[in-house]
Amino acid sequence: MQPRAQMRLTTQRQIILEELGKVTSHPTANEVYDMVRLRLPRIGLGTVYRNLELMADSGIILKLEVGGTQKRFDAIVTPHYHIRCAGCGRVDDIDIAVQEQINAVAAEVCDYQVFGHHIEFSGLCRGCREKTPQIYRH
Amino acid sequence: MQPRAQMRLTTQRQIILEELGKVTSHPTANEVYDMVRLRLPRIGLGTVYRNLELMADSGIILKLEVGGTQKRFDAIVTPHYHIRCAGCGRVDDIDIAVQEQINAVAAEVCDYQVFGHHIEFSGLCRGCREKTPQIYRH
DNA sequence: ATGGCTGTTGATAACGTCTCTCATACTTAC
DNA sequence: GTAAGTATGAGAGACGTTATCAACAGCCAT
Repeated sequence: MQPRAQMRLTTQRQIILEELGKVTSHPTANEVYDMVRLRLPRIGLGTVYRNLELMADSGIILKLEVGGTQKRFDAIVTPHYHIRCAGCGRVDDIDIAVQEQINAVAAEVCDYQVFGHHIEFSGLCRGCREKTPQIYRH
Repeated sequence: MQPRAQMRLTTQRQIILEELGKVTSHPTANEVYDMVRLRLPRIGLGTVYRNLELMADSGIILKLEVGGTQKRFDAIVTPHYHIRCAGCGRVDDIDIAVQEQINAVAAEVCDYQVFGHHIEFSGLCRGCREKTPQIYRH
């Protein structure tokens, strides 16, 4: 995977980027697909996956590999933490200070070249709390 | 999902638990399946998944929903953090102090009932560093 | 010990997410 | 305009996981 000779800004890419930028949620690829399809009804799911992956690789967007079965994407690339609802799976930003220094601490206790870290909180969002009591898997 | 009337300690469950306890890695369901199959060749993959899930629900083991495509399991249930190799996907423990207090900090900045948090570092393990330079996806 | 109840298993099908393949279409450089 | 390179949409396929279901095993009351 060489640094891409040229990456064209196609209509599809532009609209995917625009739609992702519009929302503050952290949509899954399928949710992006649904949003984009309203403006580009003939776009293929593969195109959405392909381009989200490409943009994440080149740093234009952020790919969130949080728990749960699906990857999520974020137009905001500055480091920040997240919380995931154990009930419905939605992901929200947590606006607390990023602790850069713990990378160095971690590097001391393991034989890894440490790139970075991510904190994922888990909890129950308002919507899920208001539902009738249910069992939520942690 | 009622509190289980009774959960039998079957041979299968016992062996899954034993094998998981033997390793310090954080095996995927498939890896557990492979380990268990050496002693119980006729066990089904579904049984392994079913019981890992059940044991995780009842708190006997820990289910790690880290990045990557697969869930991983851990016989050690006391809270601790992890690092995942961006090259090969292996997961190791990071033995640094667990920061209980940040749950409260997080709870202040969002509308969630916060249960807990997990820190996942990412980096490159020794084995992957020693290989010839390659592109590693973050 | 027998029969019935219930939890459990193994085999397999089904599922959701994601990736690959490939013929066609579009861009760009010449 | 033509050739080379890049991107697309459609569909097939891979992968990890979950659901279904008939057969089985453990426990209890009789």
